[in-house]
Amino acid sequence: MACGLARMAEMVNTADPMGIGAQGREPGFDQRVWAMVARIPPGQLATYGQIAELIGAWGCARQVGWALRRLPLPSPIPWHRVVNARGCIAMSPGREGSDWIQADLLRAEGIPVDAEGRLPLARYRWRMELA
DNA sequence: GACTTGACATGGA
DNA sequence: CTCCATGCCAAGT
Repeated sequence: MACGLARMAEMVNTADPMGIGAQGREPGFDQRVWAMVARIPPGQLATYGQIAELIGAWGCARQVGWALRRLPLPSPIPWHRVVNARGCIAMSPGREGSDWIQADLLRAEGIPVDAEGRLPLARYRWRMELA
């Protein structure tokens, strides 16, 4: 479902041609997360909270994490460009090695990742207003 | 139904 | 900088 204040914004906004938000369970949440993630330019990064905010789910960073967890791999969605606000790669439960895959993909795009999985988020952070 | 856990965020110690 | 507490919501037990 929509999250907190985002629920209000969603009801007012009503930008759901498919009637997605009209459902009690909001089945299109994952789709919206993936669509937004897909908009992240190569070589740039976004945080879970940032994605949540962009899709109108303010404060629902965790749900973004769940949406990406449900993402079937391999996938065309650049999920590797999403990191936490601390500027490091988050590990995925049940998916051993997904962390190094993510690090590798990011390095391939020119973003340095150290052994700790940390990266210069401030430098590569995606700013939609510049897009 | 509650209780716990989690790919998070934020602010204070 | 790191660690801890709090808020958040969904899924699992």
